[in-house]
Amino acid sequence: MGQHPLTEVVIREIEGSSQQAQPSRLTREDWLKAARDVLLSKGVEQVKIMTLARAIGGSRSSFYWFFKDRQDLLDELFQHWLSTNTNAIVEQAQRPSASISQAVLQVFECWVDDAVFDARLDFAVREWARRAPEIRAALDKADQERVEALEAMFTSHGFEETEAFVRARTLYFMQIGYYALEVDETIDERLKLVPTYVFNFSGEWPAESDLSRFAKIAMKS
Amino acid sequence: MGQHPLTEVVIREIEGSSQQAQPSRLTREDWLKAARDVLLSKGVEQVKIMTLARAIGGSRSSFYWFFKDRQDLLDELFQHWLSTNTNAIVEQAQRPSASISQAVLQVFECWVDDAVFDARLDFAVREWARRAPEIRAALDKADQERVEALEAMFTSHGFEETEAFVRARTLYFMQIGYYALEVDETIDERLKLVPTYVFNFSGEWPAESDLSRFAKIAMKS
DNA sequence: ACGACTCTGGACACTTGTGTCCAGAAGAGG
DNA sequence: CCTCTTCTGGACACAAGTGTCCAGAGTCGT
Repeated sequence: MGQHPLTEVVIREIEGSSQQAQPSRLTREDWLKAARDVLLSKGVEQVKIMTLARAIGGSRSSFYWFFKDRQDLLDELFQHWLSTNTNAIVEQAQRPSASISQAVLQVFECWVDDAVFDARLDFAVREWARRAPEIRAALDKADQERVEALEAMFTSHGFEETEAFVRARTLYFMQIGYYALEVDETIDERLKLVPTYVFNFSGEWPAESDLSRFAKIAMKS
Repeated sequence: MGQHPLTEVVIREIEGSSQQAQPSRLTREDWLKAARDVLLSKGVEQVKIMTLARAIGGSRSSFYWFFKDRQDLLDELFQHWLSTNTNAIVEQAQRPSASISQAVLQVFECWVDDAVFDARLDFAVREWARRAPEIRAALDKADQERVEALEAMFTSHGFEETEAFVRARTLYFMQIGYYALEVDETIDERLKLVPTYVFNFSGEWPAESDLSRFAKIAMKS
């Protein structure tokens, strides 16, 4: 049951994603997209088949053609997060760096570039984890891996064990807190504070060249 | 409708809160307590009259005797948070201090003493705020007041404006992140890291006397 | 243009939750 | 012991959501 109409999906993507009026036939991807939107904006609890159907203008039975049940959809959303987000921070932390301030700036790239790391998705999954033990376990694992990678980053630049751990945590937890508060700042405001953040996290002021490279990446988003 | 049986409540509290078996008659306080429990552990969405009734072994109509409707209960939960949590951090930040490290340690007291600041409640309200604009507004106001108080704390110890703001934010956001991750540590583990945290946030190591006073407060919880 | 396969709409049965109504149980005061 | 007030249990009416079934509309290949 629930054959994957891959052909249809590809055709739709080639046609361009801007047109949405024609209510021809729904695809698995349509349902997933709608579900992702709701997950980000309202949380898992609000991912309801009836609501999604209303949103994309289809009927519920269409949903049951593509998915076994609601849990099936939720599983797919979870897999999406797993394959997208888990490794981004770890990879940024492991990139080679000439100085600790440069290394910290490289990690900062995750926070400003949604293509590298989708913080809103990460936060939605965090909320989800509160009521789903499987999610909880996967998230805990991801959190631990991320902090360990950051810790290794500080250690490799000569920081002592405890200090590296505390700095790694501060850097990571602070960022999670930033998203938890849903702070509303412009890119300009954020950029102005970046040097001071880098100084506080790394103990040294970032080089001009590193800063301007970072600003360029922040701007493109 | 919904007279407040204050007399009953007082009698119950005198009788001691340990006994729970006798399913005599419910009080407004019983419903509130059950609702608070669920709010902390499962989030607002799970605060359902039916579920609460099952939990405390009463019938739903009892609920409607004490409360107008579900919103009425939710309003009361919100008021509870408003009157409990909002001022704790601000007050700790404004306490007189001989040094910045001592000041930071005083703020840390909020994080270890649930009687001063209930972080789990704060976090539950944060989640609630995502779908309720009134809550959102009140929470934003609270967040801003807290960061401003911490900023003033750093400024009063000689930190320059931007630096004070960044340090205030780091201190506060890091703690929110800590709760968002629901880190599971023993008091001992946390105490071991405290000096390093203080050093990272304030730039100076805390005095032995301040540390031992802090440890005493942390232990009693 | 004719199957065959893919998908949709609508009906049905079920569950969980909200809120109302009211007869009557349980206590407190006289 | 009787009465008045406070509170409970159960019935009813809804609404929203989940999942199933199936006739039949659309579309594709030949």
